[in-house]
Amino acid sequence: MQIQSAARAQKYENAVPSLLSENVESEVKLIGIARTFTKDQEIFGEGEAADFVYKVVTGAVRSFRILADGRRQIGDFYLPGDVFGMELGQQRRSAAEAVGDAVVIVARRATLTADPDNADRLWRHALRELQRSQDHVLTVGRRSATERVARFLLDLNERRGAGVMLELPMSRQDIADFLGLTIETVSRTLTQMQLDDLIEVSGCRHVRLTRRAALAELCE
Amino acid sequence: MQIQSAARAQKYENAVPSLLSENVESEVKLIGIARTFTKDQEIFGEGEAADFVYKVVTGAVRSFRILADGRRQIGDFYLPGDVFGMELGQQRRSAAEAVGDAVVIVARRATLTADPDNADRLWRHALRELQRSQDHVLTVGRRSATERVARFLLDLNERRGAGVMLELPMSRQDIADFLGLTIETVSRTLTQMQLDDLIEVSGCRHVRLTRRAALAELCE
DNA sequence: CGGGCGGTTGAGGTCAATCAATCAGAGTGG
DNA sequence: CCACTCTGATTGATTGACCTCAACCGCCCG
Repeated sequence: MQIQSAARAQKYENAVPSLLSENVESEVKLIGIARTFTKDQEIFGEGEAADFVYKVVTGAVRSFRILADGRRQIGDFYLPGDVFGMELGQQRRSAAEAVGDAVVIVARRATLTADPDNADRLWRHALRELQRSQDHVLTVGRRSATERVARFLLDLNERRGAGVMLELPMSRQDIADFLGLTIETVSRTLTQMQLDDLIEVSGCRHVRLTRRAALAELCE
Repeated sequence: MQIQSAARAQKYENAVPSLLSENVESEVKLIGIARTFTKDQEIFGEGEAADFVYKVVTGAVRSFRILADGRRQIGDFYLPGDVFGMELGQQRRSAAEAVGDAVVIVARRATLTADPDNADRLWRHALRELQRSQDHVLTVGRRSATERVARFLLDLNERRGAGVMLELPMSRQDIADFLGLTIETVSRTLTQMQLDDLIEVSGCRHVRLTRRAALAELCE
C-alpha cells in the first residue's frame, strides 16, 4: 500500500458526517490522514495486510472480488460518510478502488480498536454492513433485472439524501458487476424505465427519479 | 416468540463448542436456556423484537426472507456451534426456522452485550457472518449453477469437519433457496455431478464427495 | 397396497447473456 | 474549428442457461 506517501496530507477529524444522521450515535469517529485517490486507483488489494480502516470524504469507493476467469462481483459502493475496510482477519478478503477521484480518511485499525468507545461503533458499523450484504444476497439471488436496477437506484437515492435528481458516480459496468448482471442488461433496463416514464436519463451519469413510488413498487 | 415456554429446559454453558476450533478465542460463550424446536418450527419471525441471541447445539437452522410474491432467499444455514440472531436494530430483519428437529441455546441479548468480553466476541462473530454473506453475494451474483452447488457441498463439508461423507440436513428446496436456484436445477446439477463421478448420492440426504479436489476445481 | 410427500426427469419457454454493430461524448492533435 | 480516436453506452440479433410446467418415480408410513 502507498499509505506512507500520504504524509503530506492534512489531518481531519470526522470531516464529513454521514448524510444518514439518524444514526449519529453509531457514527464512527475516524481520526486519521486524508488521502486522495484518482479514478480506478487501488486503495487496497485482496490478500494484503488489513492494517487500516477508511472513511469516504468525497467521491465513491467500490469493494470487489474477482474470480480467476475475470468475473467480478462488487460487494458494495461506499459514499461520503461511509466507513469501509474493517476485517475480521489480518488479510484483505476483497479489494477496494476509487470509483472516480475520491478523498478518503485513513486510520490505523489498531488505534481504533484500542479505544473501547470506538470499538463499539465499529462493531455497530459491521452489523450495518452485514445488513446491507444480506439485503444484497436477496436482491441478487431472487430478484429480476428490473427489480435489481430499481432497487439500486432507490438505494443510491436514499443514501445521497437528495431529491429526485441522482448522480451516478459509477459506470454501467460497475452497476452490472454490483447487481450480478451484464452491462447490456443494465443499459436495456434503464432505457425501458425511461420508456415507461419511471426515470429520465441525461448523459448516462444523471438520472431523475420522476416516479419514485412506481419505481418502489417494482421491487416491493 | 415462545421463549417463555422453555422455562422447563435445563441450563447449558457453551454445551457444544464450534467444530472450527481454530477460532477458539472468538468463540461466543452463551449462557442460556436450551430449547428444542421441531422440524420447520419458527424460532423467530421477521419484524419481531430481537431480544435474544441463539446458538445451535444440535440440528440446523435456516435464516431467510420472503418477498411478497413468495420468493424466498435463505441467508445462511446455522450448524452446531454457530451463533445466530444478532441484530443491529430492535427488530428482526429476517426469520429463522429449524431445518429439522434442533436444540438451540437461547440467551438474552442485553445480558450478552453487558459483558464487554462477550460483546467483543459477538463483534467478531458479526464480522464472520459478514464474511460469509459477502462470499455468498459473489456466489449468487457471479457463479453458475454447477459452481454454486459445488461450493455449497464443499462449504458444508468443511463446516461439519468430517471426511468425504456428508449428511444434508436440509431439503432440495432449502438448497435452491439458499443458492438462488430452483429445486429442479439443484436436482439436475447433483445428478450430473453423479454422472461425472464427482459425488455419490444415497437417499437424497447423504452425499459422498468422492473427488473433492475435482469438485473444488469447479468453483476455483 | 395405496396415498402422499419430496425428489427426479423431461419438454418447452423465457429472461438475461453473448456476440456484434453502432452511437455518443470526451479528449487530442492538426 | 474540425477530423480522428478512444472509451463507454446503447441497440440489435441470437444463443443459452436456467426456469416453468408437468409427469413420473421412489421412499416412507399408515
